[in-house]
Amino acid sequence: MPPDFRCNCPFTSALDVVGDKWMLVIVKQMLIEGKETFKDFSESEEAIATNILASKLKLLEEAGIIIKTQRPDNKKTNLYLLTEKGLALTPVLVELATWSDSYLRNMHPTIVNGESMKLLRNDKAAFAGALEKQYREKLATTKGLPQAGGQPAPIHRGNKNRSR
Amino acid sequence: MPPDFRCNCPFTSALDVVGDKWMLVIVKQMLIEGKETFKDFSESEEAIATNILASKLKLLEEAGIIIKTQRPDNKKTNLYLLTEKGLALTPVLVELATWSDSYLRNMHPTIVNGESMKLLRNDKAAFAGALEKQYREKLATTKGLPQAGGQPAPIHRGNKNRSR
DNA sequence: ATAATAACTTTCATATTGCAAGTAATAGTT
DNA sequence: AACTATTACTTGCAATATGAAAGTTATTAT
Repeated sequence: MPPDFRCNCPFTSALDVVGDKWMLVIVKQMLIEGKETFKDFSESEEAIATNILASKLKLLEEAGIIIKTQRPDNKKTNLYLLTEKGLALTPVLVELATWSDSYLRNMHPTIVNGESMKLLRNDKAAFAGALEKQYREKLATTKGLPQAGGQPAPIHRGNKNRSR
Repeated sequence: MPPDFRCNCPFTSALDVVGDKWMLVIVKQMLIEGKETFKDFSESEEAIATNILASKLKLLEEAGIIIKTQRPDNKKTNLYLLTEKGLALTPVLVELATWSDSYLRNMHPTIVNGESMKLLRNDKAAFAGALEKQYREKLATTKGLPQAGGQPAPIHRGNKNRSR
């Protein structure tokens, strides 16, 4: 069932959909770590319980953030893929990581600090754009999908928000 | 007590701190709606229960996102104010609102759609910058505070991430 | 035919959220 | 000074969500 919204605030409404402990973590695993099957998610570092995973995947699908599909030659393994709506969460994730990088290291010194963090620091928009591009390419090579996507990307009328 | 982190992922770690139903809503109320007292928060549209509010304010303070203080002439009313660490969540909020604006209206048609949404669509970075500036000005005129702030703003080495 | 695997579901324990009411310490009013 | 209102909580308890562990079903691999 769809979430019930606390009010008409756009900030709060986004959190009504993805503002919990797991929703954005799963989106991250798909976008950044290339995970796409139930098993992939359940074996992740974050160690989500399988019952929670099942319920969150259902919510993500109901929210139109992911779609559940299969490869034509395999009836056993389900594939979960981001829709445009899901991909559009990339900038949120990028800002969260940026915040962690700048403000969480003192309370959590072992946060990863590799090469990709440098790219992130240097140009957030480019980083987000690269992630989205990479995911779209993956989608393009994932055969036999009912031409994934759901709602198409919106047309932005603004002039300063272009990705590149 | 500090949150325990699920792993070393910067995305997940941010969610370990602010990834729940209320933390970012409270930050939003402070930043956007100018709320600063326990009463302000408890009377908000989102209708947070007072026991939850008390626990979340404590967590936000422990995380260094807000500070609890008072006006020198009033011992009754506590003031909760954003630190630099808290203010640095502005871009996350802005991206969440942008996502709502683009992708949530079909399932939640009454999301507010006023003049400020146009500003947001037109230039997200400017919108975020304006919010931060406005809040800093408010801080400057809030008398008798133990020179709020906590951790100072970090120095960014990147060249594409400047706010203006 | 048998074993292994993927994707769940079920059960039960624990933790979090939420409602409603209650309390303590100011601050304002008469 | 006494009374009232206000602010900031806390407490008790019910409802919901999360989590660990084991079990089930349908494929796929051997």
